[in-house]
Amino acid sequence: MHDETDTKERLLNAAEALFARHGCHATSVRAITHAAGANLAAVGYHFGSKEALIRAVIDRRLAPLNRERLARMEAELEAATTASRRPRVATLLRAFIEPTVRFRTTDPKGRDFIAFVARLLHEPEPGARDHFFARMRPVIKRYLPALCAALPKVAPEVIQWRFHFCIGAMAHTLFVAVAPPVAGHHRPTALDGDALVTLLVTFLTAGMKAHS
Amino acid sequence: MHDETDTKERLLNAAEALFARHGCHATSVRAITHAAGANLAAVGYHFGSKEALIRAVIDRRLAPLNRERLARMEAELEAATTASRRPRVATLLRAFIEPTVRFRTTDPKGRDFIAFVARLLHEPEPGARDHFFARMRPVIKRYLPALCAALPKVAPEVIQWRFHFCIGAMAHTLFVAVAPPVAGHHRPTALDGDALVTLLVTFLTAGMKAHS
DNA sequence: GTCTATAGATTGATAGAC
DNA sequence: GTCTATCAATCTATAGAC
Repeated sequence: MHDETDTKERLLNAAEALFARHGCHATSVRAITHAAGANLAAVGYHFGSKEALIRAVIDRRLAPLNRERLARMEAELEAATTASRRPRVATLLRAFIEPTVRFRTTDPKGRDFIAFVARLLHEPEPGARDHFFARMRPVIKRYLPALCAALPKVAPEVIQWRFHFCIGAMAHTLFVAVAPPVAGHHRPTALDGDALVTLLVTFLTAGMKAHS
Repeated sequence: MHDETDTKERLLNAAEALFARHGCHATSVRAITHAAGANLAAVGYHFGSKEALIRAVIDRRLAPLNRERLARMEAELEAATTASRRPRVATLLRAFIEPTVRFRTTDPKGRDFIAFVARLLHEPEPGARDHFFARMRPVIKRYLPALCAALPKVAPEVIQWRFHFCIGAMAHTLFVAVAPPVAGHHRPTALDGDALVTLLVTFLTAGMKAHS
């Protein structure tokens, strides 16, 4: 029952899987501790509350993800500067999207996190959602100027909205690609992660560049 | 307390508002009946169960919405046929998107429904989500061939994925535009419904047409 | 149709022994 | 750190009077 990993990490893993499959509201502390092979009181001891556990599940995956997003974005900005060109929209979008998808392919646990986040994005109650957006805000705040530099002919307010379109398309797509259990749903042909990213980047780049 | 409307409708209104604000899992039958000025047993009597009430909330708004979507799509197909041209991508997308947004502007209750549906889209548990997709399937099944006719140079499997991108972008955008309570979130300038639809249609049309 | 009352299960959190 | 035991609050659903 008990892995080599410590209880705290087993709780995070179990919570992530259950949140993805049933939502965080529908997942009880009892279910989490049982799946982790831990005692009912373990969540209270290690995290303080169920809410704090949810935040910990978010942070564990999101922090390295956003680090990679920013690093790749900065690399493109730097390459553009030294080559005296504008940053490329497609490269910026790929830098934002690809870490998530690759992460989904690499780590089997990644799938759970993606389904969880897609749901989190539209969580009506504050709490978990606000925490998620607080972690995303610094990334978005630095992506917007980069996109504006890449698209000097598109108004900044339009770019803001279009970036929202990108985030929505990405989240929904990853959710659909990751969570097959939609009974009889018309899911298109399965794709590997790379093909999916390319498909998304092509679509979103054309949208970002559209002249209104 | 009691409006002129009957109990059943008051329950639907109260449920819709509460589902939008707190999610359907986090909304208790007690909260619904209390908000509707009805008795705790009223949900059981009028709908049979909480699940059946959720389905009724979905159907009440979605049925007329999808009727309008299909009617406007068929009108474009017919206009294209009589003029011996291809259907226009932008017109098809607008026919899909505009009813929802206009509906949001017209009916103050529309806002609640949109927030509810955005959440429903990524609901991990079957039940409400499966019911929603069952209602959407006939619409999507008729939109895909129309889009293929409008885009003869894009492969049908690519069109399927791109239509997913459209749905994700639309759902997330409407949710963001409708649900302001994101603390400190970088929401772009407020827009009226028409401007938002145009912004979306421009973006998505360019994406649909992109040559891979 | 509306109401009270309650059954029966489940929830998050915690006190206190080990 | 882990465990048992339990509290107080909540939940959906329903039986039965009016």
